[in-house]
Amino acid sequence: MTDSTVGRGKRDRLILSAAELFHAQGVQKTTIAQVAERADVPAGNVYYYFKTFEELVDAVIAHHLGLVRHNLERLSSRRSPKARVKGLVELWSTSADLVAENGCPLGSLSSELNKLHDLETPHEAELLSEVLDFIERQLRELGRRDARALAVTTLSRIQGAALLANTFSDASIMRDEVRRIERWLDELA
Amino acid sequence: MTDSTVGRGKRDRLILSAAELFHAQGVQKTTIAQVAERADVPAGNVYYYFKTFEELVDAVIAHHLGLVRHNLERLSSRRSPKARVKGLVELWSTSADLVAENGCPLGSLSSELNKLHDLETPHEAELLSEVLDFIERQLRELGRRDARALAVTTLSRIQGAALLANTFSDASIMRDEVRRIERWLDELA
DNA sequence: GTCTATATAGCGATAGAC
DNA sequence: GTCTATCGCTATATAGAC
Repeated sequence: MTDSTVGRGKRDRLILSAAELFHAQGVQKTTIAQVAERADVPAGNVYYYFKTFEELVDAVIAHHLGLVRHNLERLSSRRSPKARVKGLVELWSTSADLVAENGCPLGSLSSELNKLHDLETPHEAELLSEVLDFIERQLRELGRRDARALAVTTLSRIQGAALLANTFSDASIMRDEVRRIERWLDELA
Repeated sequence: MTDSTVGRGKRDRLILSAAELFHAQGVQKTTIAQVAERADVPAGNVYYYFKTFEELVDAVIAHHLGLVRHNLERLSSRRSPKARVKGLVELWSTSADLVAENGCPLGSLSSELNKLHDLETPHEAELLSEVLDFIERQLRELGRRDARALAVTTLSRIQGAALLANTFSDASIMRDEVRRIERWLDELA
């Protein structure tokens, strides 16, 4: 059992362990046995909490969605729309080392799940959707008519930089791109 | 056997089939049997050409690297650096439908392989590295001192937009972002 | 060189004792 | 509610006939 999984219910420990393993080594490489071991739960017992492996994946997505919404709500207390977007993108620079090692938790999960099921609009799309809509709202509040386009560009830069930082194992790629986005925001009308 | 795999040596057919399957459903979901069937080669026979599955993956990476280099060389005949970068990014808008369906072939492959092995600088990193260096050279030729930073931003926008287009199954996200990059290039000093 | 048959191992999932 | 034992399947990889 890892430090991050002590003192919770078994179900929560399983979800947290799965989320960590999915981020570190991918969904497909992760087995029920690994999740159970990390959560200090007997292997067969996992099926009491999750009928199938897919149900566990869904629970991890819901877990991430909760984190995302919590972060966005915290940011909403900031005074200006610019400060809210800055606070958002800074989440990726403060976790740049982790991003360089394992990719963006949202982006790499979406990328992998996109290939797993053939759904038109999969459940995990909401993760990036929430973030994208948040950025759009802030830019619209700034009076930008092209808020959606600018939001797409901004999130693309974040997600693309995360991919490059991960591929080249170089956290400074992530940090530098965030800095450039913030400079661009400063100069925005 | 698919149309794209007729009239080649078996080894080449296997590599091409594997590349298509990796793009469509990911590396991990793809089995030797699937690759063999698509290439019209008996399943067990694959091991005559590739001792392990990993060796097949390496061959697919080398195949993509060949395609990338071929594309970049073709672009080099264009007169101006701006035209060369434009021609490059247009590769993603002309294949926007495929990108929306399966992601960027380079990006999604890198993303997945980043999680599979723990290598510091993996073989597949060269795919994005070649593209990044190409963009940087063009921007430097334009006299930009910040050519590397601008190249990272440009490739990030491409790769991030590909992820969003794939996640939301919306090819216009990819096409629109390419258009915005081209407009940005036009306004560049 | 080509192909079939199969060894071996690890997976998700289940049955049922406690 | 909790846990063990195990089923059934599918994967990579190999051995060896042709």
